[in-house]
Amino acid sequence: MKAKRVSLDDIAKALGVSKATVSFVLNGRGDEFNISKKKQELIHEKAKELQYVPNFFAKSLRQGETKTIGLVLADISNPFYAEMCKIIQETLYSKGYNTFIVNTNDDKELEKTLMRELIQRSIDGMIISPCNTIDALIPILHETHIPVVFSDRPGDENADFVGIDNMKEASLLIGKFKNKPKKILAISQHDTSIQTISERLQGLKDASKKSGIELVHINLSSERKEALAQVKNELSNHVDAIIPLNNMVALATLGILQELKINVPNDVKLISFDDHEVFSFMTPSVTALRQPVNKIAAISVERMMERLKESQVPGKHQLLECEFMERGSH
Amino acid sequence: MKAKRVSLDDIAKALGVSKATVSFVLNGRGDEFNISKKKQELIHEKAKELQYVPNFFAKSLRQGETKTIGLVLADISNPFYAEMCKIIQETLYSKGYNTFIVNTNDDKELEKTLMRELIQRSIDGMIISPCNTIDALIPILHETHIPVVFSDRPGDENADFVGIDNMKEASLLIGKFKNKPKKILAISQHDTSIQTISERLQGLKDASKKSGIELVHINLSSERKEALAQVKNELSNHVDAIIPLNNMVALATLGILQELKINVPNDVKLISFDDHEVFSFMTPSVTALRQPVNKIAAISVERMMERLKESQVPGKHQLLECEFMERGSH
DNA sequence: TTGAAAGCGCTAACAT
DNA sequence: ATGTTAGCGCTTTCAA
Repeated sequence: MKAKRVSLDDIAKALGVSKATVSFVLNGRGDEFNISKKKQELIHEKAKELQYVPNFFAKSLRQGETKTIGLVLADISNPFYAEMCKIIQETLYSKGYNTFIVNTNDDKELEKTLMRELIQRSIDGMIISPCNTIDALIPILHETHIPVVFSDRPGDENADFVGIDNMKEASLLIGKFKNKPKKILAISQHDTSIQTISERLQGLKDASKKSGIELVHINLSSERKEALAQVKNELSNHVDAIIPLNNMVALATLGILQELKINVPNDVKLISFDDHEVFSFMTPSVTALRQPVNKIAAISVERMMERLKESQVPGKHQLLECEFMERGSH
Repeated sequence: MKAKRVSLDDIAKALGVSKATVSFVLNGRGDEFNISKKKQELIHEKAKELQYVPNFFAKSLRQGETKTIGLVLADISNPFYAEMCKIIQETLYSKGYNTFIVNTNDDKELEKTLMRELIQRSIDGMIISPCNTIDALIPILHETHIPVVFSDRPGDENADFVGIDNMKEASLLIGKFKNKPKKILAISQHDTSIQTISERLQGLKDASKKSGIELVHINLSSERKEALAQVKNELSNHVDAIIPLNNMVALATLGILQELKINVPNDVKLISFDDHEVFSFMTPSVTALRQPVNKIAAISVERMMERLKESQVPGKHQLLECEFMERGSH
């Protein structure tokens, strides 16, 4: 059934030399060990002829490192994470590391299981956007001692974190409307206990209080009809500005507004927390606060590299600035 | 630096039993080997106490299978692939397999390298959306003998393929405009040699010829200004319908049309080959041909499972039907 | 009912 | 300049 793979030993035997010699040569250390040019050539040829593919596991088992970083994402179909994923993978690759990506769908149980599996695979480190409160993860992280970097969503207080200051950014957002709104509707969807979302909401609350703006919050039903009713109801109550708490909610909200024949920005203003590649193509184009996804990804990898060298450095929280994408909806 | 991980042997020694016993018990085969209940309990306790995590590599090395499928994608930031990726990972997981995802960015060289790395990791099989013509991949696939399923983009004639009939779907698309167009502009971007794109184009050519419609094709410049000029130039030449050859091109095209102040569908009609989650939220909503991504993903996994059982079954090409998403732009 | 030992493929210390 | 060998952590056959 399974054609046995060619091993180092096969090459060694075919050539009448030892495994060690072959190993040295194929790892480019032939000269270092003074192996004759002729023999080196012979070995390379034979390896090609037999279509030798080194067994990565055997090597890892022996060397105790896998040159693999686990990447735990909450939702790969969200373009924000997709982009982050892409950049992280590229950056890690350029540093000689592979990335093992898993998608948790914001499911805590699945997250636990998948993390355990990553650890079983002896990954050298883990970059993670945790689902939710990280309480459940702590025991797992304690089972292992590999470096962990939290990305986009914070984790343990004294672990590395790379992301944005959601509270601050949210409170600044309120001042971005061209005309000061009287009543703002903040919209979330799904799990409000996700830390980033609750921080954003808190930021809005604080800032609106200070500036005397009324703030209401709804958590959008996943039932289309109900969601329509929710929004309609709020808008009939003098809401003049909307802040969806992430890009996916913004899209859902825009769809609802369209169905309700409510015009943005005439009837209501809107600024999305989180940008989306399509916002600039929409009518009107959607004003948004853009998270520096490239930087978040790059710095996450950077932190990981430092950790891999020196596991004892204290955790650092790196908070990056967002960029305000001034478009036509506010 | 690296705190050594607890191994089977550590448990065995701590308890004064043999590795074998511990292995049996922890793999749930304690009863099968008539190991006393008491000892089994003791072993489980000790394992927990020492926070034992089995070494997946050692196990794989020994057993010769990894329960891991490699997934090679052309662009994970394209929502089509992101969705496919998500479903494939979920489905494989439910069948006891992990997924190792890599992203090639449609870069042939990178694709080769990444595929080699997957093979080194002794993956049990590979699901792949190849970059381009697969000629370059054939030698690599011949180096190994693991099952390969081509997904979305076809590969070797006699290998498994799950996707759509791009030529047929494209030719049907021409008949979908509400009013028969006189001159259609097909738009691509980046690499036209991607097989799906060239098949779509061919389908359009065939069908337009038959129905006496003029067809022109441009490959959009990645230079914004140039792209604007390209589209403007074509539209001034009596084009009354546009078919972007995939969803990302559709978005780019819509952005250009907006900047040129050309109204869809009044000035020009548009149908996108490939749907996008945001098309229904746009003004006007964008009519599109939707690929059955869920089915493609599910059937790809199904094929892989069959192959893993019986590697000798002949390759099957499974062509699925697209769904026409009737919206407001055509 | 349990233990000893071989071996998966590789690397590196130690011989020669 | 190259070969021998131990051992990474695990499973499994054979022995006791």
